[in-house]
Amino acid sequence: MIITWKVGGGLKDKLKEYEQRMTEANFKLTSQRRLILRVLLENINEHLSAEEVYQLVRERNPRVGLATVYRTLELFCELGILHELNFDNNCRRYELEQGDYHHHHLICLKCGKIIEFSDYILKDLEGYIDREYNFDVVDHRIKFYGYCSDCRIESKD
Amino acid sequence: MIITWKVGGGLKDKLKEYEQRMTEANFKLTSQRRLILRVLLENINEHLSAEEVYQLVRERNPRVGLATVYRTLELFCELGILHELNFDNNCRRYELEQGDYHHHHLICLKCGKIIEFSDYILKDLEGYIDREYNFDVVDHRIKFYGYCSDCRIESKD
DNA sequence: ATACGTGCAAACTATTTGCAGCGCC
DNA sequence: GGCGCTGCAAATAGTTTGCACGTAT
Repeated sequence: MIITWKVGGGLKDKLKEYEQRMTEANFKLTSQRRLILRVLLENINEHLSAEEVYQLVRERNPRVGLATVYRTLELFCELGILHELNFDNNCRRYELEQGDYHHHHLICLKCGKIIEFSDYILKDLEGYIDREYNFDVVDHRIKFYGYCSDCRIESKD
Repeated sequence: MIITWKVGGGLKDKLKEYEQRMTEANFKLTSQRRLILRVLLENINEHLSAEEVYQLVRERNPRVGLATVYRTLELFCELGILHELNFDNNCRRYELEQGDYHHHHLICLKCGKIIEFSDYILKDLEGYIDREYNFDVVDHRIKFYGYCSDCRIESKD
């Protein structure tokens, strides 16, 4: 499998934007961090784990260490560039912050497929929680479990 | 701290109900499983981790092994007695199935407090997902992140 | 030049597994 | 009495950390 260094037009802008956020926060722009960011951008529709990011990074530069990947992912989370996802597996997955693109996940109990689901309906609910629980909601995550279109017809075991 | 073996009236019934579910599924009702179930019932409002269950179990019977706790929690999940929760920590937490009592969690970003939040509003959303994504929702989990009543006034750092 | 960042290996934490013996049905 | 269950210890998986060296600013 050959992977080029090409990044589509929109991605290049995003790359710059994220890199700017890093320098503004006084973090150094090392080749490792750029590479990890690039891998995340090129797989923006995936929900990669640390190990998966590591593998993709190593295809480009085998000298990068796993610890660096972990440290960088943690840094990106602190900068708000990345979001940590806790599906029910044993590992954390990550997805890039994508501005206004709010979405949640539909998780198939049979094949494990994860489908993104955009919503705006939940804003009402947040107002209700504020009034009822005096809880200031700043973010939410929803996971729906069930059977996707491929699996719902077959037996659910 | 003294912990008695007393279980409130309603809890005794629940204990029986859960134990019945185990025997019906042809699993043996060992003293370890009863004890773990009892601990879960007595802490029904907590979201205990495996390690916490283990500690509570050992106060009653120090001979129970950690592996047994893990195996039993897994068994209870399979039987539908328990639900596994993935908060953003590094460990899984568990809560007893409580029939119709559907609820989700409000997670305070400052103090980590977890508040339960019951909802019926989301049923509408499930119908929408079925129609729009052809996805058969059988369960859902929502997590709202924000600041609880104690923390929202203070600075959010 | 000098903090900050990195690679490596070792440590750590949560969880799982293999196996000999114990105990519920 | 047999097979499932248990305790122990060792194995595993994911992640974190200490340290000497490297490098972006």
